[in-house]
Amino acid sequence: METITIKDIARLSGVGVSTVSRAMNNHPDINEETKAKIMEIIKEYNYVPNNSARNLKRSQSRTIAVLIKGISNPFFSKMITVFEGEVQKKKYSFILQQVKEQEDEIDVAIELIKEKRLKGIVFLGGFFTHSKEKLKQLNIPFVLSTISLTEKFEDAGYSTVAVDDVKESYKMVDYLCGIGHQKIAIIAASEDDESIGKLRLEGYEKALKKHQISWDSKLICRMKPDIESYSMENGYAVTKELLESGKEFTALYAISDSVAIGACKAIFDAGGRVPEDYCVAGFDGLDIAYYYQPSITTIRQPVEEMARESIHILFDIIRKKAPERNIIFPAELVIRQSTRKLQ
Amino acid sequence: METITIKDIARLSGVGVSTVSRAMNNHPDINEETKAKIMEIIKEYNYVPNNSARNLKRSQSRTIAVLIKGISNPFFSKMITVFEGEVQKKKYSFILQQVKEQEDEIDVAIELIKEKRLKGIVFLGGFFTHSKEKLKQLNIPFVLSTISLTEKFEDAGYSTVAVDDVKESYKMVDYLCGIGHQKIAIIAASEDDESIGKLRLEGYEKALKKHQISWDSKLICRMKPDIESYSMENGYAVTKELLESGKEFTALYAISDSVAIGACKAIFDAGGRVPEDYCVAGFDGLDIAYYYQPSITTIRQPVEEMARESIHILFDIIRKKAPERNIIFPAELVIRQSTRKLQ
DNA sequence: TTGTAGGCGTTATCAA
DNA sequence: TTGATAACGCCTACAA
Repeated sequence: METITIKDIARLSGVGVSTVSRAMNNHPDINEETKAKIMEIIKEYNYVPNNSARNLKRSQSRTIAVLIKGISNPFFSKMITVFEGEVQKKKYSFILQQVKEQEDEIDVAIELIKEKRLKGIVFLGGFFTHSKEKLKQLNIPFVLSTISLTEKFEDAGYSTVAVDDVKESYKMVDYLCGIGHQKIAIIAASEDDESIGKLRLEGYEKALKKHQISWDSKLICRMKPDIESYSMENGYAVTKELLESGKEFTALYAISDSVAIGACKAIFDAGGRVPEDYCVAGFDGLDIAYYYQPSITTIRQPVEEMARESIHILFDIIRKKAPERNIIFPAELVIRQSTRKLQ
Repeated sequence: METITIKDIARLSGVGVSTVSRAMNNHPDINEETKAKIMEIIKEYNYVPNNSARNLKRSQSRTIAVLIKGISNPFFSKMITVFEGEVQKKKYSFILQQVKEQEDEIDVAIELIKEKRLKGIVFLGGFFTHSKEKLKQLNIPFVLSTISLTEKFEDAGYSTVAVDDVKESYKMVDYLCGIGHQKIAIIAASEDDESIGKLRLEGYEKALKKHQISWDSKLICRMKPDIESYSMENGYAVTKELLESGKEFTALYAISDSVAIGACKAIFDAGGRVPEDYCVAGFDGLDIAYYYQPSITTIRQPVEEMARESIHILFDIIRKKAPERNIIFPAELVIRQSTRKLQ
């Protein structure tokens, strides 16, 4: 089956290619009858225009892309839906593009911009330690959403939407201390983490300091590098080891809800109870933290609002209504069954 | 900043465009020195070739796409990783393409095939009630993975990888009956479901029939159409209603693990215990079913193997090594804490 | 309202 | 080993 082109349709309809083009793209100055006839032929022959040719020719488009690193992270699920809806509301089309683990999101973005003539980009997830110069290559508006930035990047001339990981993490540990816990273990990211893992650990340290609890390196557990990071499995493995080490603790703070759930399972398997024997807390506010038994105390990030705001900022920049913005959303400490006051 | 093209690079390097093209695409007959020089210029000017132009010109490519309906379904997470790895092993490039809820996967596929000159496609998720004629428009090899098909589509000249939903569902309900349950409620899909929901319900009915348990329509609960289907939230709402109805039952079979978890939560909230007061079972074999407390009895689908096999079949077809195949994988009944023998 | 023709940025053929 | 040049399929002045 030969691939059919606009020329074929033109020939079959007995018109010129430009008329076919006009028919397809809803141009105003075209006779309704000829348009109808052409559309019929198109349908009959199942003609589908080639996007590469379109994109190549067009100098403009109305499309926004969201690039996600870690596309199956449940934290992003709801955000994706919001992005899609918000973009659609603006009558733009929406592309969701996965960035593979080993890929550089900026490189992917640059390619995509040229290929699809994008109007704007939202980056979701990942680390982001790119030079300003590299970011400049993206010469279209973009927003970093839910991406932790090393401090030096603050006010760097681009927009960001995030929570203050240090502060929110502090909030959680402060709460745990406040209800009497002194021996608080943390499941942090692996040593080489320069991202949220580091920031959340920093919040932990600050809170301990405030409560004058001395630092115990044996309570700082690191996710295992050979297991998927931030996974339930990792939380399970780390907690199992902690329990077997015999090190005493009354609360366990996992820097993500998934890890917290893995931790709970390890405790149950060892015959422990949550929160009676060990309190467990997470971070992120995933749905499952609510549905888990016991429900998990966590820091809930306002994901929907963050997604919505990301798109708003992006369109403000596109429409030159506003300059870059750096929005820090407040997150919420949600106290549930997995933690209790120490008697 | 003007967008820089291959012509600019040619001019800047003092060579012709074809030489630049050869340098970029690792063509054999090119002087190593000129190649090096060109590559340097490319780097210096951050030149990135336009994919649309490439795709337009190329008549071939080595790329495989996976089209997913419901990209944030946790059931697909592991499969995605496997797909990516397997495709890479074959030295092909891999594209993950989301299909939006209201989109037609075949239409998306047809566009993508033309745009990217795809070599093959895997369809993941969704319903699939397309006519043969429509499928014929995809004139490249493809595999339907984890897609439920209405029976009339069996042996229809295309490849599929799936489990036998009726049989596996039967297995679960047969097990529940076998350990003494007579009043087994089911949380099925909404009425209009023509997909796995229908098949799994069919398995339930068959098992009841075998055990000569009379059919009780009050125990057939349907997911709420106004809540995301197959979600924990939906399971929660349905179960809450069931409990409040006062209808007696000893076991609750949810046709997906997520729904089962929502169901458990509703039972807990009502002061019930699992499995002591109500046994709960799920379907799919998500990780969370193992990590949940109590761990959930489920039917585990061999997702990794299914993903791997999908790619193998696809490449066999591409390389003309084999004709279409329809593989039914066996799933496994995994008995865990959420179910118990009725005394 | 319609058709012709040029060009979007590449790759590939063919001479040189 | 290299460089012109003709496609690839579409859109869009511009002319009719």
